[in-house]
Amino acid sequence: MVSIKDVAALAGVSDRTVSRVVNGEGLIRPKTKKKVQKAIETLGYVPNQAARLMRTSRSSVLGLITDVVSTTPFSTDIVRGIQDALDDTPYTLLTVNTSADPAKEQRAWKIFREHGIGGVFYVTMFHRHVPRDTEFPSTPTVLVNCSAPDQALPSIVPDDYQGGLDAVRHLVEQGHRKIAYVVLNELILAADLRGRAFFDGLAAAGIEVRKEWIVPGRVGAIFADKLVAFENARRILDNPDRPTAVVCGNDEIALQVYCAATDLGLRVPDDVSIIGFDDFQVITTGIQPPLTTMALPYRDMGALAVRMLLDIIAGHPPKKKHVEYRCELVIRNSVSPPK
Amino acid sequence: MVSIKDVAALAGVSDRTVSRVVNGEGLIRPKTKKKVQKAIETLGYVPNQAARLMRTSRSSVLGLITDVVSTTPFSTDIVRGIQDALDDTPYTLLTVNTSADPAKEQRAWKIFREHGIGGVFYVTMFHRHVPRDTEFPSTPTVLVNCSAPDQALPSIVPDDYQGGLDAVRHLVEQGHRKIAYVVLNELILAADLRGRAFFDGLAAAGIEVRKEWIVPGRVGAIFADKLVAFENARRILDNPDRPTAVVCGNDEIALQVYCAATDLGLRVPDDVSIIGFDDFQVITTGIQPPLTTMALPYRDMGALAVRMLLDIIAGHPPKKKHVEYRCELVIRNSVSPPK
DNA sequence: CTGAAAGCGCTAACAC
DNA sequence: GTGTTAGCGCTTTCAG
Repeated sequence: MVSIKDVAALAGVSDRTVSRVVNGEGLIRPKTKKKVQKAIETLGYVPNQAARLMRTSRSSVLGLITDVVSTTPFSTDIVRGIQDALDDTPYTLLTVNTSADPAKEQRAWKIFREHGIGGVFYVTMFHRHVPRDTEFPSTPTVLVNCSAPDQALPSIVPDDYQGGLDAVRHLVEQGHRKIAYVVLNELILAADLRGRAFFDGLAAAGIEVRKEWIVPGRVGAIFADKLVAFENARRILDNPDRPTAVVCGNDEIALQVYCAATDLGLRVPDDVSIIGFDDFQVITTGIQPPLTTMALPYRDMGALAVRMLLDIIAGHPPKKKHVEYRCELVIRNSVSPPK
Repeated sequence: MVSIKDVAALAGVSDRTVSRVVNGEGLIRPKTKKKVQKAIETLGYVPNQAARLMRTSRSSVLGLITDVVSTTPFSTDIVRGIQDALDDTPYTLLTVNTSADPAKEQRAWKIFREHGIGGVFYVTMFHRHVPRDTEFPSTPTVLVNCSAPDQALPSIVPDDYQGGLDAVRHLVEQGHRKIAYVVLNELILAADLRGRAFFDGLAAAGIEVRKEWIVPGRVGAIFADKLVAFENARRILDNPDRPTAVVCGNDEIALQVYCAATDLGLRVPDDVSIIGFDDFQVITTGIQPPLTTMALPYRDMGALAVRMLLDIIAGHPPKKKHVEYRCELVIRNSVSPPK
């Protein structure tokens, strides 16, 4: 390994001076600087982060804890947002997947301590509350897509309620009054928020809720649940008195509702309008007609998480500890006025 | 930071002894060991990896370079395979995304050198050859989903040819002789391999190729290409003399072919059989009927990559430098004999 | 503006 | 079985 000393020897200066050049510290005569830079180049020197960390105990590495997010297709955009934002910084990511297993999560935190990590992004696949008994070490941490009890830790989540409300409003504005809802796994916080928005949205429009048109799209324990949207949607739609529009818990469910409609010979959006949630592109731009959906602001959430964490590390805790990020409607072709 | 010395002081032994206990080295009297372990516990000591690395220059961190794989939904299972296999080892992953940008790739390698990383997984989203001029440092490296010129580096790829062949065979066995092919972006190696298999598979069955039934599903530069499978598939299928089965370049394309079929009022699989490629679950188990597809062995490839890299680091270079991993057909309900 | 000395936490090498 | 000494590459502190 070529060290700062080798560079110093070649440049004919002391090692301290090389260190100054590398870190852009203090005032250095341009000539000296050039000499050093040349030596660095010819030797192919790169600083040793381990040594630097040992001396300064300021790490250039941040930790990324995910339950399953980075190995699951849905919320990868959060990670992408974090990664992209980190590109403009000197930080790198040490990533650990826990599969939502508390033991692995413990290990993750231990690994982070061993590496003297500067801060941690704690990202979950589903918008949810973190269990009360979860222990967070004192390392600067930002929660993404989840929040801590009493908001003890800074957190960034999507505004699922607003998103749900705007989705319903969009349908109402198009003239729909017969609206069904195929629900996300009800154990998920997002389902709760979007569900309340659905009821409130209908109420605000003076539309009565048809209970038989509210059906589950996914049932069972989280991470082990089953898609049942197809059968349930098919049952609702296979009836002369059927909804003219369906709100879907997410795009995956929307795909099944879409299949149920076409299976019955119904056309989207002429016979049924469908609106999704997430803007999971493989589905939304993959099916025909492309799906109108409520986009989750994952990339922006990731980018904000980076800004927040770096601020905290720099000693500037955010004024707003809990941020709810707005969801934007993406209008494509799966919604039209009812006939 | 609590160090080995603090532990030593509390346990009333020398720091070297603590080190031995921590690393399970040499013979130590059970009593001493217990004392040390207790001190470790009460102080909450964790070893400082930076210090360890400095001393031994053996890192507990491996690097993961991806083009877009970990921020894109398709090949995340490779990363999942790697992560899961790493769970049983003392290694952690430092991840860098390059967006297939050579400048970022350079930076990634520099970062890895700075951290004295032990080895690198170089993972690409599409099965492809790495450009001739790509520079790989001397760090132990395993390529996954891609291969180097002259196989200069160990690599693990899926056997797309075998997969393509088996897909066609499956259709032929079901009695199909009128088979169309909606092609993956032809710039991708996988498209080439699967395409050759398609031709060879038909030839082996004595079926003549209908050129007009071979159409692109994606066109344009990689990472900026456009899905055109829907229109193209629709054109082929909207004809009394139409194929009874369609081989799809991947599952995304299969989804579009499926939409094209239902758009024309055709039923899958009664009127058209569809076979996909990848086993991208959101699609394959999301649509109705669930999609028969050729699964890409991503998780296994990831797991094998871990074994290979650890072997190389341990000084046991693999006998087989280039591994082609078998693709397995996953039979669901989108294929049936032609009417 | 530049250099010298010290020490971060750990383990290799050697002693006892 | 256990302890001592030294040094990995860097930056902090202090001197010049």
